[in-house]
Amino acid sequence: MHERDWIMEETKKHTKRSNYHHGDLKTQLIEATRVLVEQKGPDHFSVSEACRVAGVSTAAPYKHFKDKNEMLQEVAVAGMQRQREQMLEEVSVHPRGTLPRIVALGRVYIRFAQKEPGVFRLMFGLSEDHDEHATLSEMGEGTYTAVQQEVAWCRGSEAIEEQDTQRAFLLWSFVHGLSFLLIDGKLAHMNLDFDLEEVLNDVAERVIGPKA
Amino acid sequence: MHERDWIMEETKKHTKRSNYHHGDLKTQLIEATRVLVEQKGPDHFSVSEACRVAGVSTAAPYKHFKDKNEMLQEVAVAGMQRQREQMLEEVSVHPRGTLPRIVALGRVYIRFAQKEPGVFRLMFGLSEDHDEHATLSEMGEGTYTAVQQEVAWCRGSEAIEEQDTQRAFLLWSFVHGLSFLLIDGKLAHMNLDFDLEEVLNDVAERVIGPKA
DNA sequence: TTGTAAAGTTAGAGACTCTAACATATGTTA
DNA sequence: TAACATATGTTAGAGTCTCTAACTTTACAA
Repeated sequence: MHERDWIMEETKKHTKRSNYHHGDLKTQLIEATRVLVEQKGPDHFSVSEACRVAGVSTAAPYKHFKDKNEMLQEVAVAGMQRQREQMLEEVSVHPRGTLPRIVALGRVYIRFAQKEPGVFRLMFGLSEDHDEHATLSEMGEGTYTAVQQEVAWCRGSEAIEEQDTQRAFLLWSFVHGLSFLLIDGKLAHMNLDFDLEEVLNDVAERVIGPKA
Repeated sequence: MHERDWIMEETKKHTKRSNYHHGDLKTQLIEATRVLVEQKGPDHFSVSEACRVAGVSTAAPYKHFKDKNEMLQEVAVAGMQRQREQMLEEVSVHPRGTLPRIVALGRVYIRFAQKEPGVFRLMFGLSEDHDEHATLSEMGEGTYTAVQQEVAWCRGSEAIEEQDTQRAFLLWSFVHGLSFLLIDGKLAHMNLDFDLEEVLNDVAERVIGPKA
């Protein structure tokens, strides 16, 4: 609510536009979309509301985006980039080939889900479109490759082997599942209170450990 | 498509109704909802279309359901029951306290997701409503308790302890994540081809094994 | 037999996505 | 510098959807 008001304010600045042309509409629509997706969730996001926030008519977005879905995709892609940057940053403080790096990857994944559940759903939920979807997949694959590399390093190997792929896959499934369980509130009523850091360490040890 | 035609046929039987009253509408609407949710996905399910399938006016469902969401909830609850039954069945062929039982639980979870992704999303996705949502949560908690019990038995204990809860939680996160990665097509373009049974065994050993 | 409640129907309000046709600014080119 | 082309707005409206109100038909009980 506050954030929306803020958006409205920011918009007003440009809205004094006797301009007719907005000047910066595409950017502002993407930002409004991001905010609304967080506020209402991807399912209840409406283009109309984004227009209201940005102070333009409901037809305006279609000069910049093919359809609603394309607006959401842009937000998703931006989210992927943010998440990736956070991973690189958080991983970099630990030496290569150590568990803390693996743990850091998982922590960022889950933290992102909790901080921006709406965008996270956009990034990792079912994607309608198979067009822009390509970009998203590629970014995902990039991240996945990075995880595999980390796992290989933990083995003391530079090259990624089958077992690394397998283990990275286990790790991914786990943090992915945990993220959704958390943001979908499936753990809310369980008396499960756990320390995320502990769990991540536990999982990393179990998965990276022997027995492949 | 075929299934829809089938529904239409079935409906016709009752539709010769010079009855005015349908006789069996609620049941048929739920079934139509289930089928459509599978066909189009929960997001693209529309009450209107269910009405077309059932051969009634678009206002008819509101005599039986509070709103669209309630229709979906009923399908979700029925899904939970089916999944639970399958678990009980598949687990029962193995002796208590053995890994194959754990594996069976995971297998059913994932198989259900793959066979009925639409209903699965309804069951385990974000639920809007906090009313009927109660039933769904309770059923979920019931299943989770069952998993904890299985884990405890693997330790040779009847009573569920903290470590069992923790391990069950790891198992759940994993199969949950894997299910969504699969049905959301996130693994499609990876050259990851894995044997599910193998992976489940691997995970079960790693999680049930020592180091807690 | 008759009255009431359950379960249909039609009509329509209000919201949404997206398109078509039109309007206005911007900026390039003769 | 005029004028055209293009980009980016607007208004209007078609077609879809959810859900409600008011009416109708049927079933069942008194």
